[in-house]
Amino acid sequence: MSNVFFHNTLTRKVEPIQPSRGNLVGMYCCGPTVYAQAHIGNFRTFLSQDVMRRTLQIAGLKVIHVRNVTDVDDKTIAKSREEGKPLHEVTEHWTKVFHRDCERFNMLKPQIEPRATEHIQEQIDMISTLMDQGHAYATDDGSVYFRLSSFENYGKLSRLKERELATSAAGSPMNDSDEYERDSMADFVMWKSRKEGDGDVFWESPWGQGRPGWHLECSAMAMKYLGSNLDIHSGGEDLIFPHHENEIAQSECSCNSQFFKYWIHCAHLLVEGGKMSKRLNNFYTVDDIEKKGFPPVVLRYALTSGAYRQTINFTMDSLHASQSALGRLKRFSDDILGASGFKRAALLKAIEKGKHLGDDWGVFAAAWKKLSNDLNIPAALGSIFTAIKSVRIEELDPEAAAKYAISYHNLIYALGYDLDQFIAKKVRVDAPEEIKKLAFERWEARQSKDWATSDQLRNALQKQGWKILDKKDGYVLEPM
RNA sequence: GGCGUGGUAGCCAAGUGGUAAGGCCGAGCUCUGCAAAAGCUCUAUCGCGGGUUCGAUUCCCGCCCACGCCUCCA
Repeated sequence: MSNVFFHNTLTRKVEPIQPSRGNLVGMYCCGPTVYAQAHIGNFRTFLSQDVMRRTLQIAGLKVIHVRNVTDVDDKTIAKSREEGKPLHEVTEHWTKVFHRDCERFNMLKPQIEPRATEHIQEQIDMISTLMDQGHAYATDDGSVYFRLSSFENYGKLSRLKERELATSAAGSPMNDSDEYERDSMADFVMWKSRKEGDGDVFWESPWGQGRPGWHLECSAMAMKYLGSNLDIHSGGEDLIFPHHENEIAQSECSCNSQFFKYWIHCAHLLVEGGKMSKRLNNFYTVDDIEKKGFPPVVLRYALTSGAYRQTINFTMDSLHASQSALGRLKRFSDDILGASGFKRAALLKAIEKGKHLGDDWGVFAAAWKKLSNDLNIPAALGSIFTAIKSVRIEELDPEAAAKYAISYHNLIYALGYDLDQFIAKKVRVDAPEEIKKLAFERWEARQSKDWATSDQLRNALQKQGWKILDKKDGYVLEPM
C-alpha cells in the first residue's frame, strides 16, 4: 500500500494508490488534440498530472506514463483544410510546439506518447470484437455505433442515468440530429464513415472507408500499452462525460474486466473570473505569458498553486504573486545548497534517479504529507514556507545542511519547479555597455563616498529601467 | 429545466466541532551613507437567517450571490 492518496471520481473518495502490479503504476493521461497551440487551461491539467507523476515517484513508486496525441478528429481535419495542408503536416507542427511548451514547463516526458493515426488497426480490432459480442452495430452509411443499452454499468463514472442522456441538453445538436441512424440517441460513434469534409483523411475498414471516433483511441491505446497496469486514468473534468464514460463502456465490454481503477480529474481554469475564450481576449498560451515578462516556471507556479480539484482563477495578479513566492523558494534553495555543498542540478538528478527519502522528511514532513494527500499543493506550499522560516541556515554544519537540502529538494522535484529558469530570467538580459559604464561610475563614486554623484547615477539608471543592487563588495544590475 | 462547485483578511488560498496555514500587497523594524535587495514582525472570526451542540467558520435547513457543466473541450 503506497502512502499516496488521490481522489477517485469513480468512488468519490480519496483513496490510497495501490498499483495492480508491485510498485509499478500505469498512468494514462488524455493528451492534446494537435490543431493549435495548447492554452494555459490545457496545461493546468497536464501540469497537475506532472506533479501527480512526480509525487508518485518520490513516494517510491515506478510510473509508466502514457499520454496520447490526438492527431485525427474534426478539428484537426478542419484545420488542415483551412490551411490547405496535409493533415499530418498540421499535426506534426502542433505536436512539436506542444513538446516544446512541455519542456519549457519542465514537465517529465511520458515514456510512451501514442498517436491515434498510428493505431488504426488496434481501434478497428476493438470495434470488431465489440461487434462480435453485440455491443456495437453498423449503420447503412458505414458508421459503427456502440450500443449503450448493452452495457448496464453505463454512467457509473458520471452518475448519469441513461434516460437523462436522451432528454438532457434540450435543443442541443445531439437531439435534433437526424444525420445518423442510431438505435438510441445516446449511442455514440466508434467508426465514422468517410464524409466529403474529410477530404483524403480516411482508412479502410470492414465497414468501408472512414476514421475512428474520438473515444476509441484512448481505449485502444491504453489497453495496448498498459493492459496489465490499468491503474490511473486522468484528464480534465470535462472529460468525465462523455469521453471517459464512453471509454469505460467500450473497454469493459471488449475485455470483460475493469478498465482502470483510479479516475482522476482536474478542475478547469478561469481567467479573470470567467471562462477562457478567444472572443474575450483572455485566451493565453505560454508564449503570451512569456511576452508579458513571466518565464514558464512562474506560470507553472500560478497554474499549480491551487488545489487541482478546485477551479482556479488565473489573473495577472496571480502571476506577480507567484513570481515573488517563487523567489523565496529559490533563495532558500540557493542558501541551503551553499551551506551543504550540493549542486542543484546534481541533487535533483539523484532524486530523479530514485534516491527517495522514505520517511526522513524532517521539518518538511508536514509539506510532504499534504502533497501526498490528494496533491494538496497550496497546503504543502504553506508548510514549506513555514518550515523554511524555521531553519537557521547560518547555524548549520554541512552535514545538517545536507539533510535539509535533500528533503527540501525532494519537494521541489515533486512540484517540478525549475529554479534555475527563475534565475535565468533575471540574468538573461545582459546590460548594455552604456548602462554598465554608469553603474561602474556610481560604484567609483560610492568608493570615494561621493554620495551626491552616486545617488544621481542611481536615478539615471532607474530612469533607463535598470535597478542596482548593492552587495558587500560590488553590485548587481537588474532590469526592472 | 437537470447536475455540480464555490462564497474565509485589500487580493489569492488551505483548513478544522473547541476561538482561523501560507503566499501576494501594505505597514513597522533590522541591515544600509541614504536607498534598493534581503530578513524579521504585524494585519480576518470565515455570504445572510435559523437550528443541532457545552461550543460551529466547520454539521442540518432555508435564502442570497458567483461560476461551471449538461454539444466539441484540459
